[in-house]
Amino acid sequence: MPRPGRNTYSDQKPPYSYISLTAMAIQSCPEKMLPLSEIYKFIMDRFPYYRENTQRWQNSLRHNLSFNDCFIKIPRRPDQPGKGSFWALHPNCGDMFENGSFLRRRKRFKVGGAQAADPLAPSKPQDAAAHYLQQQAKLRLSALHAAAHLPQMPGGYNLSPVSQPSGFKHPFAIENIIAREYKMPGGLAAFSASGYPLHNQLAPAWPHMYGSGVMDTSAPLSMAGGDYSAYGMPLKSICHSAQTLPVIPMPIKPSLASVPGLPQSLSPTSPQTATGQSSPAAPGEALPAAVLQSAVAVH
DNA sequence: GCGTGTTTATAGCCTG
DNA sequence: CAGGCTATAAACACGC
Repeated sequence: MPRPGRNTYSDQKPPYSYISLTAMAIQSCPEKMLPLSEIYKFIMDRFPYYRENTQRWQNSLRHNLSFNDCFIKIPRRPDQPGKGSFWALHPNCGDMFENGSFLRRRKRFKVGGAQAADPLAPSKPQDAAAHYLQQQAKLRLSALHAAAHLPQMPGGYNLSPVSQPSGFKHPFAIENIIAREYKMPGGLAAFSASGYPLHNQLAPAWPHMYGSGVMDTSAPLSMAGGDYSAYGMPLKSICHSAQTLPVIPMPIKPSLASVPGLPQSLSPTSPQTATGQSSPAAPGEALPAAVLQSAVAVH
C-alpha cells in the first residue's frame, strides 16, 4: 500500500483502505448512508485510480462491507425502488481509526467489543441499529433546527454518530477530509452555515435520490492529473437531493433483521434497552414524531 | 444477465 | 514470530 507522503498520488493508489474509502463516502453524505452504487461513484469521482479495474476493487469493497461489522446494511423502503440496500457506519465505530486517521485502522471494529467512543452507543448489533436510528433522528432534527435559526452551529455536520466528540483531529480524519467540501470558496453555494445543503434542511431527503446530473455542477475533478491535495478530497459537493423522503429506514444486518423490538428501543423510556422487546415494526414504517422529539431531548 | 451481498481462502504487510 | 489488518480472488445465492 503506498504511503501518504510527499509528492502526489495522481493516478496512483490512494493511501486509504477500502474500509476508509467506504467510510468517507458514507460520512460525506448528510444522511450518513449510501447505496453501494453511490459508494462506487464517490470513490471513482475522487480517486482516478479506482476508475480502472472496477471489478477487482468493487468486489473487494463489497467484501469489506459484508465482512466488517463497522458497516450496517439498511434496506430500502418498499416505495423506494432500486437495487441493493443502503450502507451506514456502525454507531460505535467512531474510534475505529487511530486519532481518526484513515490511513490504517488500529483495531478492527467488532460488534460486541469494547468501544469507548460513545458510552451511550450500544455494542450489540440490534442496539446499534436502534442507536443508528436515534442518531438519524437527531441529525434530521438538527437540520430542521438549523434551517429555522440560520446562521448557527457550524458544527452541525459533526452530529454524526461516528464523529469524534472533540479535541484532536488527525489530518486524515474524516472531518478534516470531508470538511474541505464546506470550506472551499467555490463549494459553499449549496451549503448553509450548518454544513447542510439548504434544500436538505427544508426537506430532509435520501442522498441517493439526487438526479444523475446534480453531482457534476461543480468543476471537474480538481485532482485529475494532479494530487489529492492535502490527503485528498476534491471539492465536489455530493449527496445533493431534490426529493423528500422523510422516513427513517430500518437497519437490517442479518442479526438485526430478525431482532424484534427495534422501534421500541427508540422510545423515550428505553432508549438504550433495545433487546428483548417485542412487536417488530414493518420495514419502512415511519417513526412517530414523538420518537424524534425524544431524540432531541436526549441531545 | 447483472448488480448486490455473503462467504471462504490466500497472501502480504504491519504491529506488538 | 504470532496475530491482526488488508487486498484480492472466487464461488455462490438472491432479486430485479
